[in-house]
Amino acid sequence: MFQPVSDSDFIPGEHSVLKLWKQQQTFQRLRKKNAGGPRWSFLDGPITANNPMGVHHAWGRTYKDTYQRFFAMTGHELRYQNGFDCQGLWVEVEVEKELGLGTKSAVREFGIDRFVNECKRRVLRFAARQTEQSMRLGYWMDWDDPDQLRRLADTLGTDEEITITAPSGVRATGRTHQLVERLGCPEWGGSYFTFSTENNETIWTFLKKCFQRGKIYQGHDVMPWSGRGGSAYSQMEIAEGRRLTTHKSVFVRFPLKDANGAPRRDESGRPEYLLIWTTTPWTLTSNVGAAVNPDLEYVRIRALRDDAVYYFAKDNLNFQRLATEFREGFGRPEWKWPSDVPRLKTIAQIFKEQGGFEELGTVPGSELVGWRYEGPFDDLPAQQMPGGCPAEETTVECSGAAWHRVVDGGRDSRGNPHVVAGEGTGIVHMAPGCGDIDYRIGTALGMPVIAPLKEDGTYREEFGEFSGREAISPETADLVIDRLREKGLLVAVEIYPHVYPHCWRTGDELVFRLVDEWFINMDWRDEIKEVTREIRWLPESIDGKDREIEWLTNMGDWMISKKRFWGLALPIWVDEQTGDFEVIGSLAELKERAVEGWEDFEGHTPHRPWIDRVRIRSPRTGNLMTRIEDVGNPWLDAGIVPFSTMHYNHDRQEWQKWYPADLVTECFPGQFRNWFYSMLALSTMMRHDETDSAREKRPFKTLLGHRLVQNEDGRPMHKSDGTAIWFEEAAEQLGVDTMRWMYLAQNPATDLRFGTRHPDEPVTLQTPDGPVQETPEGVRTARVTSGPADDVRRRILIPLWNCYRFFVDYAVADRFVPSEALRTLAATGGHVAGAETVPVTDRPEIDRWILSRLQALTETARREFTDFNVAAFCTAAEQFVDDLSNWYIRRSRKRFWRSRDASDTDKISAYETLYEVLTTLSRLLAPCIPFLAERIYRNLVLGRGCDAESGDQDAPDGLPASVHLCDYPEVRRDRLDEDLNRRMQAAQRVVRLGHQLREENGLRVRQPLSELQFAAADPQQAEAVEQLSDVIAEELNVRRITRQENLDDKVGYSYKPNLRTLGPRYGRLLGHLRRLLPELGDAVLSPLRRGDTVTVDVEGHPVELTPDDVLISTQQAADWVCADEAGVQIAMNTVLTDDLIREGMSRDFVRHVQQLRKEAGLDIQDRIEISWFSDDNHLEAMMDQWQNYIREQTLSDAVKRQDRRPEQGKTVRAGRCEVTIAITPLTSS
RNA sequence: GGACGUGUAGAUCAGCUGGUUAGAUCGCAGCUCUGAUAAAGCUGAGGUCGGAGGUUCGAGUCCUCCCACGUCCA
Repeated sequence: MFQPVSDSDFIPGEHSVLKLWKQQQTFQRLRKKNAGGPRWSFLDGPITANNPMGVHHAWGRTYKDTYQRFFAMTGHELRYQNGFDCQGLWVEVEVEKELGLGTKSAVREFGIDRFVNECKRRVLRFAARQTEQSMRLGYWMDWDDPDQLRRLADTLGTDEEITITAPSGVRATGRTHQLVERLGCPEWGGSYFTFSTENNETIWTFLKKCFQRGKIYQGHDVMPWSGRGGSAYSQMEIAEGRRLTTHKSVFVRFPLKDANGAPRRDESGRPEYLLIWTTTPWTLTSNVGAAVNPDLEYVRIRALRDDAVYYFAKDNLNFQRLATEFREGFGRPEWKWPSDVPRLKTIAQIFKEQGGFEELGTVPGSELVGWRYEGPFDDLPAQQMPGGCPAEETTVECSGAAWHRVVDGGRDSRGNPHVVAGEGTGIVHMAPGCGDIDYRIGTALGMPVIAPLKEDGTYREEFGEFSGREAISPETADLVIDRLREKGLLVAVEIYPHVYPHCWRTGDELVFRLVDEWFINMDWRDEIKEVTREIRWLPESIDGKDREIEWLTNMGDWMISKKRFWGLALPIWVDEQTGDFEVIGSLAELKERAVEGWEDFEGHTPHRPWIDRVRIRSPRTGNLMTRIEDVGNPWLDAGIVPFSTMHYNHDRQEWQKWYPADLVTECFPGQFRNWFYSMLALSTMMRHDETDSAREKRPFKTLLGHRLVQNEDGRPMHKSDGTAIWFEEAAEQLGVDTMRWMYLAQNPATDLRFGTRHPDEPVTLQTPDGPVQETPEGVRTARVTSGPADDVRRRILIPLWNCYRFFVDYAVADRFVPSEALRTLAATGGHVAGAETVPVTDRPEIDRWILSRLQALTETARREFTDFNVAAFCTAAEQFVDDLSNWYIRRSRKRFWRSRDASDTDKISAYETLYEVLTTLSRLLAPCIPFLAERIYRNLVLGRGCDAESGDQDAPDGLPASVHLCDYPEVRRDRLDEDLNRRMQAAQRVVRLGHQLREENGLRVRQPLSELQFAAADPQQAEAVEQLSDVIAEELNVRRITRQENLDDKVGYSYKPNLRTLGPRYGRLLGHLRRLLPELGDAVLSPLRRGDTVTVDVEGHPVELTPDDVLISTQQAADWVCADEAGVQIAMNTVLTDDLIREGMSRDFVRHVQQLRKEAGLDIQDRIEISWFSDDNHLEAMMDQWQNYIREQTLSDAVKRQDRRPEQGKTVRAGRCEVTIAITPLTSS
């Protein structure tokens, strides 16, 4: 009944299984089978639908699939909803690249509506692509048809009406954008898309709740900004764009003023100046203050050239600026000092070159504080505006020009002063509108803020001749320098190299710019912490809960706005007159409130630009209110999914059935402040008015994190240098079952060293859809190698396959056909009457042992799966397969060989045992390696392969057509025999010890030995060894095994103190005890072996020794070799009689003949004739005695002695004798 | 700069509340075994346990300082 089994062909096998599943609708059948069962709620973290998947995405997806499959096999109803993350800057960046749009104004010219549609298109296309890749992984989800997603992408933005069939089978017709916004809705099924109206609207619900609690506010901040990109940048984005560059830095003097506003002069009537230094001359236009460190000493010098007096930090006078960098560069190999930049001068040098100077004395910095000065550009309108520029309603009424004074720079949060001596002059020019620290200090000290730049990075109109100029342009710096020179304020200009942030997209220098952003006040963080504590964070070793709590403790308010185009439309409407704002909680509310633009918006998704047209009226002032242009932070999109995807807003009962999720699993680095955080924050707020219980607020019960996928050297894989492995490259070269096992067996707390991509070695991939030489994105497919993958195949997949193949080979040859009852048992695991021909209790011990081990494995599987620790199950499964292959089958092999027609119970017992083990194993492993498990199951239980023809037929006898439609194995307590497991372990231990002894004493295993004696302190151990003595005797090739009370006549004993027990009692006598005990030896200490106590004298102190206090080991006596482990001692007799030697020779002889048979390519049942030649009469004697044995073992009809050395013969050694052997196959006519 | 973590064989990692000769796996060398197996078994080489102090009869383990690396925060 079984299909013959050939080579494993893992990868083509996977392709067949995929086709089979599709054809048989296996997944749909599974869902139907489990409908109405207990629920298991999994929540998928959305994958960014912006690029194809790499192998790093497959780790988490393997967990997701594996746990879902386990819970499906245990009868649970699941949601199976995959998620795509759709909105945000990352998509915009790629679309801008595709369209060649470099700036925000270019996007506006292109049309925001067209641009947004392009973003949606890109998302749909990559969602289709990732869907296909996920299916190849064997990931069972409620997938949308990828071709249909692509069709939606193609027709988006047209007015064409199209019809789609949703995964649920529902058909829908409409214009594409109206269909797209409903993807993933409950009637349709399929993946959720965060750009769906449901998702966006549920975020509105959240923001409304925040607003009602007064947590939404508009704030300002000075942020790194890219003029061309038109966007503020996060710290992470800045870190990526750091580069070594040069700027024209300037030394400038600020004239000091006296109390009356007149130029301040010293006692000799000389004008006095602050000496200032900056690398960003454009910011001088916006100077408001000058900061000093009150604890520093400041020097006064007189320049001889113009008799002017300067103040700056004393330490800076002769400070060698950037001396280290000049020698060693800027911290990276590629950041060397630029060759065209001269070494920097000291300030003293600069003044010397300009005619010399003299030192007049010093003053403490504290004395400078409060002095007033004249700014370099006080003539600009911006400097004249009361309260700063642009006009804002602030408490400050003073203008920049009027404010100029020296301030205390203060200290940062850890107590270090902001102003230090060194690089500059110890007096820092402060422009609160141009720097983040300046802003913080400035606002704290009540400075007006002068913010010079518009969104595009050019000066505003209040900046006179600078208006419209780009801040980062070198011409701007030159203009500033020219004007300073004309005003007599310029002291020196130099080229200054330093590492400066650049835009990671455009490469432009970043500037700091004052921006309006929208924030959520996170002062309710303690509520989130409470929720966090109610969640189980795995793996425990990484202390995820503590990390999350730490982040929650330190995080600032949440900036939720971004000045971009594609994303959540923040539902904030602002009163154009008063600046009041309001948050709208739903589209229905908006419709009700709309006074303008609803008609334009209706029928579109709530995205820019359409939503921007809708205006409402302020109930308080009656003024029109307009939506802010900002889009939302994409982590809002992902954080709302515990609500939006479970129909919180539309079917609260349904939502309650699935909330909270039982499991969430993602790659954890970074997510503590991203997805995990956003889910926790959003859920806490969403639930705050519904429950007081932190437990009821939690969005998920358990979080399983895992680390990163790296290359084989432990380095990150990069797309840019060709080391990132595309999913299909790995899938079609390593095999998906292999990859899955790699992921599942890996400790989630450590990085996975996956493999190596060789970008220079192109390969053609054999995919299910035919050969492929490049990815759909046009990347040439390259060879991937992986030691870990080879390891997985070697460790489990190949041994498993070989066990399976061994069984089928013999079962086919032997015409073993499992009864229907036995097959039912194999598929269901339940008790089926009459299933077994040989009752398990009547089977040999080794059969009962492997069945018992199988129960232990099942127990482990169920325990570890429900504990989300699949790696522990993988380890146990590998151990089991090893036991199966290298102990059970190896030990039982001969039982399968016995003559064809004999129907002895022992053989049937072996077949039935191995059959049950393999079929159960296929069900146990099905969640992990779904393809291989399916192939084994289908053949063993249904007698079907997985190719197309087999797929046509439904399963016979009502048995499940797929292993994935079976129930997960239950532990059969009646077969679990812990005692037997331990006994076999003891036997295995004795065998190992025996092998060790043979190795150590040069006694090859083929040489039989006369006797092995053993003794064990524990009678149970001794019994175990005794019961399995047949097995042991055969494994170790000894004729007789005898149990002894002790081995005193064969072995000597040595004694050592047990420091663990004696240490606490005798402390410093220990050193003496260690020397004394071996010396005392058996003569004094032998009572300990009988369990008695011995008292000895150590340095005059009586020391009482119990058996626990002493460790006893064995030493060997003549003619016997001994070893011991874990309380069992064995001794093997090494005396070789002629009889034993001859037997050993016969074994050697057989072995050599077998090798010749193998080399000749003979089949197992082919018969032969043996010719041999030897001039050694020992050999002749052996041949006389053992001829029958040799003939039997080697299937020889004749064994002929030759007088001369046969021509074709092979000369080998049998024992000490030389013999030449030749074999001739006999034709079986 | 702070917090946390890591540092043990060529590689990857165990090593629990301090205890005897510091282990496992892979790799390497040798031997053994083998008619399902691409295996398996045994033995061996390979370690100043990041460094320096300290506590203790005894430190890979506990304490202090230092060094290197990583992550997060500033």
